[in-house]
Amino acid sequence: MSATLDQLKHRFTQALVAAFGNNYAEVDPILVPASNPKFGDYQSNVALSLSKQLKQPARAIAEQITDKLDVADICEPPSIAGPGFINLLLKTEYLETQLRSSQTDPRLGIALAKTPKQVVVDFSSPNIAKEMHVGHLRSTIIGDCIARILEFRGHDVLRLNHVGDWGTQFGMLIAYLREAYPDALTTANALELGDLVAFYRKAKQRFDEDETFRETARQEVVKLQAGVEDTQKAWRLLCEQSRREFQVIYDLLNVHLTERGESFYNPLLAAVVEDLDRQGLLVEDAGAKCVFLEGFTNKEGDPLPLIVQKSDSGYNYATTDLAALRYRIKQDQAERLIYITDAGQANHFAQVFQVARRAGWIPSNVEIVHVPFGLVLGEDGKKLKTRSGETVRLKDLLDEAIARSRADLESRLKAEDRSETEEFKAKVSQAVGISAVKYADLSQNRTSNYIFSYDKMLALQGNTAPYMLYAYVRIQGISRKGQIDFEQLGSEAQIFLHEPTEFTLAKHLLQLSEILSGVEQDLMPNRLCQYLFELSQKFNQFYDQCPVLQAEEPTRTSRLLLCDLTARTLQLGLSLLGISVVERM
RNA sequence: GGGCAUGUAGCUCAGUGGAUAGAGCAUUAGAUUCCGGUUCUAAGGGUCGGGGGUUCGAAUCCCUCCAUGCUCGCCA
Repeated sequence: MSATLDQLKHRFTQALVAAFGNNYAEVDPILVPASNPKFGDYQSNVALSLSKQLKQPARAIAEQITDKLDVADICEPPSIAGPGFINLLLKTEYLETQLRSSQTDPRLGIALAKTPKQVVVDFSSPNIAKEMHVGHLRSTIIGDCIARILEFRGHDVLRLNHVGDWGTQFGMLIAYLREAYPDALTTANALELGDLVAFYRKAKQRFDEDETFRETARQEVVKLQAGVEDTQKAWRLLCEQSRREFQVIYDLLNVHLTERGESFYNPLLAAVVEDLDRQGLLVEDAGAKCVFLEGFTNKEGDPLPLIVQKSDSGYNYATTDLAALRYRIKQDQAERLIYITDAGQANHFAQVFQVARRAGWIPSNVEIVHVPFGLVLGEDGKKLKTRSGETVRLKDLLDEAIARSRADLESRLKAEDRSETEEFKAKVSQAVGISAVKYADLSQNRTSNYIFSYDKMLALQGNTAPYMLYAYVRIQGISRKGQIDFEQLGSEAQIFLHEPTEFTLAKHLLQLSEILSGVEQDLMPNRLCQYLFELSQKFNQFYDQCPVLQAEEPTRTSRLLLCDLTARTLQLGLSLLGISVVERM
């Protein structure tokens, strides 16, 4: 259906040229979906914008355009409305043909990108030896969704987990590991550290209270960076333990990532500093090696530095990010680099990107973009915390969603006097609980903070995952009840549109393609959520108004085709959000 | 103090130059011999934070002020 919009734009361009000459070949026809269904399906606002330039009333311009406009195969005759809008209504036969061709296509008519790109999506990125907490939720969910959409469009996506597996805190952790688990380095068995957070806390405590320990920790950092085997082994143990814990959550969320931690770039850091020096960008200030930034100032109004080598000669995260950026462009051949982190890091990325740009490391064909998102707030409007005021562990948060979803399911089963197997209950409550969390996050404009509420996200009515899952389940209910195999409806079966709710549903079904190319560009998953919610609503309206199984042929088959296309569109759309459907719930 | 973001219905939020600003929740009033009513229909509810400006046209772009949040040289 983006084909439709593209076609119509092309026709408008031809009409503009025919009416006003070749100078108008590059004028944007300003063709957009109609602002109100009563105006039709699409509208062009180009006549209003040309009014001044052509020194003619907009309506007169609109008439000259429609005189030359040839869209008879797609639309009813265009009409001119108001001050000069050109309104287009799609022909019924055109809609019917388009629907049928989507319905027979496994990709539902969604084209692959014309020029597939090499894309890196950097997301999730927890820190080794710390637990994943609510702060990692959004990056993981949004990143996975964006990666899925780009993959579906045919791009080659590298999903990178830039884990925090390097840095000064490891000195402290390794020193404490030696102290508390002296056997760990000599026995072959996997180490059971237990609660890594408690481990981290104890290590920090030792570090804070004991000068000797601090010195040992510093030595361990040096040994780690120098590649001393014994220390490296301790480091690997810590990483493996963390990895196992992360994996539990990734499995639960069904998110796949390629781990490439900060340590990976360690051998490349020195070259970053050297190259910056060679290009004359490097300045030494108070013992630290910096690049002074344009457009960033401190309280006195002096330029702010980006420090790439500390006064103790260590490197920091800016250096790592610069090295990673170079590696992703040069070695990974990335043409689009996407960083999914909280909005608080906007400055940092703007600074790193500026330095990379000034160093000439970003070729003109490479797009590099920070995709920021806001905080997760509690229902009190403040940063989400547990009752005791601690950060919420991601595992706990997800388990709670599943538990609540299960309680809800069981009370419904009881009320309806249904009985289901334990397997069914476990599967459905997990699917619904996780979907609810993901959808609640993705459905909001990511740039703002959002308020986390189990009650709202798990509600069966409203803009929630359960509402959409239910719409899908209803369609499967039709298939079960009528013993219909949607795949066996026959190749010569046709769709006929008659009822208003059929038209509304049909037109919406054909808009997925436009939505997806929008999200591919602006990386705003909430637009896809909005689309799917409206689809569910429009299906429910159709379902309310139009009997399916009891309809006469050929209407019955036509409606079954609409149901099938709706179900598959929901399934596809939800899968791009990282949400799987259930057949019953 | 500087930078960035946010401010739209009672609440949670869509809407990044077009026609009368839209949803959901909540509230109120309706609909069901029928495919899962976990649904559908309708109503009330708005100085789009305030004020200027640009434009044929502004919630949207610019300026300014106010409020909130995040952030500001050796953590990531």
